[in-house]
Amino acid sequence: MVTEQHPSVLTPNTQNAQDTSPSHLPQAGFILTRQQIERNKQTLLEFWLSTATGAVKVITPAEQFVLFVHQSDHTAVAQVLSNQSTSHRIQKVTLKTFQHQPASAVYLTTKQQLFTTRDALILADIDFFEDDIRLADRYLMERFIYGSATFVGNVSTTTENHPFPVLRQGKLKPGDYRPNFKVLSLDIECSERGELYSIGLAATDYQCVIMVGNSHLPAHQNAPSWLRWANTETDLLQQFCAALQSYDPDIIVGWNVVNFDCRLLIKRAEICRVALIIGRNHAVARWRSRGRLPSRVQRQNLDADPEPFNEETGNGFVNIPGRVVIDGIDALKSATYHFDSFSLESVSQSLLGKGKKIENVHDRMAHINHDFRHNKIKLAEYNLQDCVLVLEIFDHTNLLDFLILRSQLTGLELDRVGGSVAAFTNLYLPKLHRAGYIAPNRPADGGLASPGGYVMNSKPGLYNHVLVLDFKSLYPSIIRTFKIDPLGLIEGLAHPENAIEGFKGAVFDREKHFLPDIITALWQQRDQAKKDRDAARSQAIKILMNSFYGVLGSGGCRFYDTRLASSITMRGHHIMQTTAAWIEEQGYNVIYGDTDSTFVWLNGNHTSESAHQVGEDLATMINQRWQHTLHHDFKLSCNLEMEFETHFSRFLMPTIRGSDTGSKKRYAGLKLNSQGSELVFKGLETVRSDWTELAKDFQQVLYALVFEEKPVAEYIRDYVNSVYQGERDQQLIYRKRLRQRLTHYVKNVPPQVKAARLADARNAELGRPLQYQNKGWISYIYTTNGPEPVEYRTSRIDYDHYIEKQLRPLADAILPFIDMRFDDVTSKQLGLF
DNA sequence: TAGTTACGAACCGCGGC
DNA sequence: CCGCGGTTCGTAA
Repeated sequence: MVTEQHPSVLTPNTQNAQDTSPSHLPQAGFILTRQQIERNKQTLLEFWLSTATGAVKVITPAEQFVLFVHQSDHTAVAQVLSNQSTSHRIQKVTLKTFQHQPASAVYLTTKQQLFTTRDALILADIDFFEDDIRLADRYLMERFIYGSATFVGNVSTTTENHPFPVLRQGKLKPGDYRPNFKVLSLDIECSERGELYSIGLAATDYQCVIMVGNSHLPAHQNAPSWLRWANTETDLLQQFCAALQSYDPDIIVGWNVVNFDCRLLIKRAEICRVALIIGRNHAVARWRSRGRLPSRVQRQNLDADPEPFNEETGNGFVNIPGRVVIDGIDALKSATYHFDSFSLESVSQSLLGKGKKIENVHDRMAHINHDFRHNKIKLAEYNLQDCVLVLEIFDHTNLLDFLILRSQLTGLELDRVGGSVAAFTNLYLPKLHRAGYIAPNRPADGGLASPGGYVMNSKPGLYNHVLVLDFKSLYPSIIRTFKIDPLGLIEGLAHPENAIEGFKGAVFDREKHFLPDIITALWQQRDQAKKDRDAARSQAIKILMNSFYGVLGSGGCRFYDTRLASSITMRGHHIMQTTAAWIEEQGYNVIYGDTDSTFVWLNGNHTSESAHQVGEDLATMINQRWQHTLHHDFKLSCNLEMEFETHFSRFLMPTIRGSDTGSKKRYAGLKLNSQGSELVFKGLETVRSDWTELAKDFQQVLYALVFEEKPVAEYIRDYVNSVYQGERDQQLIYRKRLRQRLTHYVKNVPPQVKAARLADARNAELGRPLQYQNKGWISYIYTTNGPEPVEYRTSRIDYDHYIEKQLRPLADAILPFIDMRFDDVTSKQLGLF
């Protein structure tokens, strides 16, 4: 770890916050929103924080944008700047680039000036660095503030419209405050043209639906107390603002709430000429569409046409000062949840075991329209139920705790989607500055490629007793052990004597680095979190640790270097191959391995206990041997840790279809557990969302029978028969994503596209909105006329297709291992049809 | 308001026969 | 009809 401290050129006031004679003692809070505002040609930062005594706005004094240039360009840059009217400054600093060139800092006062300067520097062909760090992010990261903060400032008086304290000349410092947020769930109902019908709001202690319509209900219908009526859409929007301000949430949650509900509310407010004042201190909600992607050449999708901005579906951001809008779908994805479908119905079914039945979009819209005209109470209940479901999903999954912890670990905003690169930058850049370096720029061309994980050739077969041994968090442990680090590479190359060898010419300094220590600290925190049974915290840490390799392997990260990424993955290759050789020295067969796992065939009779013992012994042997080897060969202490993970009493490693070569990334096994036994499928059709239920059911039962050495012929024959008898018509649906716009499929036309084009042609005939033009999901069935959409099928089901394409290949993947073939079992039977 | 590479299967559409 | 290259999707890690 580098301990040398440089006077920071970025945070001149960090050390002496007490000089400001604040009217307050420091308070603790959690940062909700951050914004940069311009006043009198100066740029200030506005932070809204949630505190134990309510929300507070803190406004900093004027902050300066900073970027860096080579000191050798000092005069040329001064020349460029001299044309500018706004105040600016260039100053030599004690920092240097990764090429060991001394740097100067350029300080600018407005966003416009930053843009102008950037353009002028590009025109003058002058290199510059760190110009793309946003001002608020810079402010927070250079002070090591991550989510929680303490703050001081001069408090101003509040008014009726501005009930929240505003602290000017404010200063923030790191804190550890644990927020207790007020959460409100939002959901709207509208017509197909977007006219609002109703707005639902729900919290643990609050429920409300506001609906357009009058309160003259038939005598037999009693409106529930939480239902309020609005005369017009304008009235609805105004009542909504009042209700939201009155409940005053810190967090607004919903399902696709940013890109649907908020976006539509803002649009309808414009049309109705209502100021959508739902921010704190009378602030208006605003929508920002996603900026155009930089013109940088993309390494993948070189010919992918740029996505045209679509007013209807274009993604963007919502800005409500003082409140955070969190989409349940994005939040679940951040926490690595995965569902075949992220519709509210299907997620609440899987997580909570309840929810509405799933309808197609036309039926759903028809029901909403019908209920709005004829059964408003039912629509209101439906509206409220969705709000409540979202709250229950957040509650059930501890999503908010996870997001808070992520924010405290990385400094990312609560509602941030993705952000691995930003998280890494937040953690790394301030330390780098204090070690005397500025960050390099991203490679202009995306950088050189790096190899990925090592996937061993597999030995196909049907086995008894296969053990799986895994390296725990292999890539983080390689980074830790071999000191892989951006600064470490620069220092190692500068002083290669006694440095640690990497790959592709990399050498790493033994002392000067950050990442290995960051990982060590996170690893310890995770162990503690596990001890405390804090699943949210443990998960947040695991995701962060695992993101570091991805970031270093991404041309989108300023610290990307193929020598860093390759020194991780190629070390992994070496470790995997050496480990496999050591296991084989013990007389066992290694039949497969992928990236960090090794599959060992015990080749003999075993009980569950004896197999476990072998697994534990092998793991211990491997761990000891790596410790010894790394100490001996590299003088390094070893953080690699192999773990005995699974004992499969039965295991199938299939071949590639139509070949004798063993497959990779596809296998199945029978694992014993306390309840009995459990079938595990990896990569095979059972775990693929684009295979039919018919195929998955068939595969699971067939594998279970084979593993238990039970007869299979009758099962297969009966299954085939039941298909022809039409007993499984509900299981014949293919579901696949359309990842491109429908017009994009030109080189060939795959089945899912055929079905989608048929469906939208039919939609056009019926005057319905087109469903499949701009990405999405399609469900289709194979008929005697090819694939047809489920909702508009006109032809007969092609049962032969399902036997040949969904059942036969699955059967023939496993039957040869018990000397059988699909044809032998079914041929007599097929003659009947 | 940029995490990665490796892999397999089905299918299309073409050219050869 | 068959083999082959290219496209597309979904998955393992």
